[in-house]
Amino acid sequence: MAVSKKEEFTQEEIWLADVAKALSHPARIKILKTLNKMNSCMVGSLVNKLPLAQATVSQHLKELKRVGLIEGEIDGSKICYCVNTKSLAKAKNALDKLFNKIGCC
Amino acid sequence: MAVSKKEEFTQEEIWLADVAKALSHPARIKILKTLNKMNSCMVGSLVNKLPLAQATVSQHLKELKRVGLIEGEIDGSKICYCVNTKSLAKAKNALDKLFNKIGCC
DNA sequence: TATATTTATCGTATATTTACGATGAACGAT
DNA sequence: ATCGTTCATCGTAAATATACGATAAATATA
Repeated sequence: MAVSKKEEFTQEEIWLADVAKALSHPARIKILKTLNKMNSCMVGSLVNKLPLAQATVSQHLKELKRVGLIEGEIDGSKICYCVNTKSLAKAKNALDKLFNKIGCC
Repeated sequence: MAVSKKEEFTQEEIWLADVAKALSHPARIKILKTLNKMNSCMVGSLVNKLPLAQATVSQHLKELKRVGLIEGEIDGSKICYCVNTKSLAKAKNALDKLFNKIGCC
């Protein structure tokens, strides 16, 4: 890619695409689902549930954090991740709006 | 990436991630919005509305077609693209389901 | 038939993503 | 203080994505 053209779109389009990108890997979908289901939200527990190395899981968590879909809270030597309900709602609304807008042929 | 680990997840997770991937570029978001708004759905018209070369737009259309979000119908020497309402609804429902499932911290 | 129009595909350059081992930093326990 | 645990980050390799010019294929038009 010679140069990115992403600046040429609206902020809304860029942001929505960015959220979609955060959701665009099955590991990250599974992380979101797992975070909600588990009692523990430690990274180690997530690693146990995923077919990926710890470093890779950490990288996926970073991507989800980047767009604000999750947050990590330090708890001693561990870190407890959880879904950011507010960001999640914002993303859901924006996607709903998009889907409603492009409804029909 | 030494080797892809995507097979290690559920079909639902893989499919949902794939749909998200199709939405993960502002050009593709804009294409979906534009397709719905325009009288014409020709590729040429889309190219005029986007800051991208024809070849690039064609590539983005291919990605949207890959996951079934749009369809192209041949009309003489032109091709008319439109949103696939059914796929769109399926994607919307799956995303809603995901967002509801992962609701809270 | 020759020419223009329309769109997909090829070839290619560069950027980004994905994955992992190794290492480092911060904390808790001994 | 030393050692184990927990997690992020670095370095790196390979795969994918993005972008474009050039070209091909198919149709429309002169």
